[in-house]
Amino acid sequence: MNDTRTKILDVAEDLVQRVGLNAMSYKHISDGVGIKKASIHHHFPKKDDLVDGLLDRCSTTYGSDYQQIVDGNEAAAEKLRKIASVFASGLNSKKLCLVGSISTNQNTLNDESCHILEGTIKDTVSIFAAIFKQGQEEESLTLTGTSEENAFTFFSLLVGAQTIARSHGGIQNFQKSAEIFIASIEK
Amino acid sequence: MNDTRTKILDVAEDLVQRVGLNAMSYKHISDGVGIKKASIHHHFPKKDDLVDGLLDRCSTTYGSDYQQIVDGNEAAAEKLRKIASVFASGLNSKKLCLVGSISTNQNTLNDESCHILEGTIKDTVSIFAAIFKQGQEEESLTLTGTSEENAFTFFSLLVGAQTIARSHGGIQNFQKSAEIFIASIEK
DNA sequence: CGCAGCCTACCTTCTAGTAGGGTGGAGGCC
DNA sequence: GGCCTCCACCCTACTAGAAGGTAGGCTGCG
Repeated sequence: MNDTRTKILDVAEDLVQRVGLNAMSYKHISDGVGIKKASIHHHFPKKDDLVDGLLDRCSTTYGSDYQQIVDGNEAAAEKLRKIASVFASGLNSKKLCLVGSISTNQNTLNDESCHILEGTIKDTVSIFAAIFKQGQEEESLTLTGTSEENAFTFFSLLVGAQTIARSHGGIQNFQKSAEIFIASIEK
Repeated sequence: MNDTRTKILDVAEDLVQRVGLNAMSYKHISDGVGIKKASIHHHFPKKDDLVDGLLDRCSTTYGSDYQQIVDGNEAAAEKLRKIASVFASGLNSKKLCLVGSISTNQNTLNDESCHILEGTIKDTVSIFAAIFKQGQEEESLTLTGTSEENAFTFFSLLVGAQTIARSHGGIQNFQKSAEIFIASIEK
């Protein structure tokens, strides 16, 4: 049964999103899950293993969430708004995007985790890029730069706005700034 | 003499920008400054005091740096590019904006620090907003939304792009994304 | 039987923070 | 000037607690 493993990842993910990677401890996780600290180590021997597990799962889960939006048949701008609303919902409980939160501590990661983080970001940007490409093809978006560059910009904006909005203006400011970007490229 | 105090803040700021608030310890600072840990506590009794000091200084220092750019007589877009290059230079040494880095750990801050962080962000957004206002008045920028909202968006983008670029594409990607935003509103 | 999964009990290292002592310069007082 | 007091500054030495991680034992299921 992967039940416990999943629950550990759930609690850990929540903690990372709220307080950040280095403020999350095995003790906190064990309290949240309801099993002892040593048992967490049974599933994830080192903290690095846990970080890797978090990033791996995030790639899969969010990747498919995003892909589902991409595969829909709305206009490109509408899809971007849907992506933004995924980030907005996290902000409701003062949570940041997992990748964004971990990225802040990038310099404290080991090489392997760093590499996985890099891959997760690359994948995310690629998925977002498909939306911008669609926008170009259906001529609903006016882009300066490539679709990849715009995807990077959009992702960055979402991560940054989430971070800043938590201290300034909350979800309203977040949504405004996403809308400003989308509106500026919408024909 | 404020010399030691200043040096402590310098080292602490560098550490926060590189590894984040919770990975920075008094031991690290004392190593960097060259005095003992207890002496750091003499200047900043609690870590919260240090965080407050960091944010206060950041408000003053960067505030006047930004204000100087605002007070120049270039076109609005050119000023935005100058602001972006300030953020880009930090990225050269893999450092994040202090406010952005601390914001990630907002939930671990005490009330006073939280309040100061909020003020620093508000000030920064206000300063940036003056540039967007100038752009509207001289009719060099086409904005959707208010100048304040655009300033928030711009700041968020810089913070986010710095975070993500560190793991994906580095300074080139950072600069591209700043340029994409600026170009999209430039007439 | 073997092993996954969980436990208690422990270790080491690092953390913020405190107690208290030495030193040296600034400023008041004769 | 000479003296004395005060305090900013830095030190050594310490504490308590939290961190990640390990050793080894119990239990129950395939």
